Amino acid sequence: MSGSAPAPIVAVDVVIFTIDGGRMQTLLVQVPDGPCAGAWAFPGGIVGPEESLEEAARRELRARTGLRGVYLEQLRTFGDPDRDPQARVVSTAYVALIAAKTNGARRGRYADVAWVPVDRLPRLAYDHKAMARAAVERLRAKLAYTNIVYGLLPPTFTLSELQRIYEIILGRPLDRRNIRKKLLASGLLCALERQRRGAHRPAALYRFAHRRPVVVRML
Amino acid sequence: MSGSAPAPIVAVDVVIFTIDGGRMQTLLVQVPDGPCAGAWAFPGGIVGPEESLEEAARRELRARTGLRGVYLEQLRTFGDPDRDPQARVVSTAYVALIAAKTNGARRGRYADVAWVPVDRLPRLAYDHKAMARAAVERLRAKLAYTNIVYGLLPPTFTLSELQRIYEIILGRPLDRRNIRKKLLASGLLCALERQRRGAHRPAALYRFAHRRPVVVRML
DNA sequence: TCAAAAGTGTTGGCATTACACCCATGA
DNA sequence: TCATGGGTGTAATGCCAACACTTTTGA
Repeated sequence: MSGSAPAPIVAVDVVIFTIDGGRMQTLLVQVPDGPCAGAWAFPGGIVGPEESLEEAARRELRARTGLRGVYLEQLRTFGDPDRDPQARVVSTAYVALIAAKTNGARRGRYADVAWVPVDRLPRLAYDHKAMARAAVERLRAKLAYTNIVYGLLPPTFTLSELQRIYEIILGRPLDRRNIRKKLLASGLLCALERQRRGAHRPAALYRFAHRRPVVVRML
Repeated sequence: MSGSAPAPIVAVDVVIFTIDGGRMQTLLVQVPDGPCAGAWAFPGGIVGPEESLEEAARRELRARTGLRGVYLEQLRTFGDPDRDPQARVVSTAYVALIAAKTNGARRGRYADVAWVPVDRLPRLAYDHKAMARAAVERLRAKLAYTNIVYGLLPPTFTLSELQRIYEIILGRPLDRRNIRKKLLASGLLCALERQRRGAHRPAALYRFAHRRPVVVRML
């Protein structure tokens, strides 16, 4: 059992997505030490002895954003022996979705923290480039057959805002009338009394009937 | 970093599916020792210091079945602190698909090894019940939008055999004409010259154009 | 000749797409 | 009043599901 080779370190990394400024953004941190010091990476940390993987991911998420009760799902586990030059680290990646403006990126133990558009990612440490690809793919795919967009939206929103989020993530325009029909027919939305007043005609506000993941054909 | 708590053990488990006797079957082993000794579980093992997770899963698969070059994909990682009563074990589960009759279940370090229909699973050790559920769900879902059935079929097969596999896994009958149209139109199959002669009218034999995972709408 | 599986096309319904005009508001 | 985004219905198309009879073989 306990041979001479050191036991692998078990860690989690969290790819946190938000939509802001018309773009998909992720939270990156600067690796504080080791051979990769200064490089950008997704925030992560070692899993505590009494903690589940998801708990560790939520802890890290909370440390970076101050948020709890956020949508979080396991992506996959990266465990190649040489993925971290410093030690054998097996890391389970999670994807988290948060609404724009709810976040104030917190440095904590990191030198710096930044929201970066996913189409402008810098060179990333470890195998985090592959992690980023996998996370974006997963998000795109799951938008089509689940209601997880709710994670990216504030409690109330207009149909146009919802449509815009789909368009940003999928990278293509959607027909307003068609998507409204589908969304309203899905039964997942509740119309509110209130309206959002902006520079132009006010828009009806909606909320999600439940903020829990459901598999439903959305697109 | 290295506190007093022992580092978690990093392991893999493999859920091996095959279709035989008109049923989905999985390979189970009897846990050799520890508090769960005698209970059934999916075969698994500790990840070696120089091994990737997938390599460890392939090694285990080969040790149990003698097979290599098999379809294998990561399912997810199970890491609850109390999932194994004996030690903290973080285990990444894999799903493997093999063709019937290509396997001779090998005991190795286990007391016993058996192919068991997935709808007749005994009580399983650890959190392997959840693992089984997740594996079956994944397989069902992925059949619809990828060509991974090839993993369950021998090199050549008839369209009826292919249809039968879909029916067994999905648990519902499929229309012969409709599925033939889709399969032949998909361009994934090559018709062979040979025919399979059985008790009745001979059937045309086919093979897959490539035995690599491709995302294609199949159902 | 009979039983059992292989093989083959057409049709109707449903879902998806494409598309254009009027409305309400703030500036 | 004008610019901007909000709100709405219909028609054409393509996709999918339902459906029955003939063929070939071994027994």
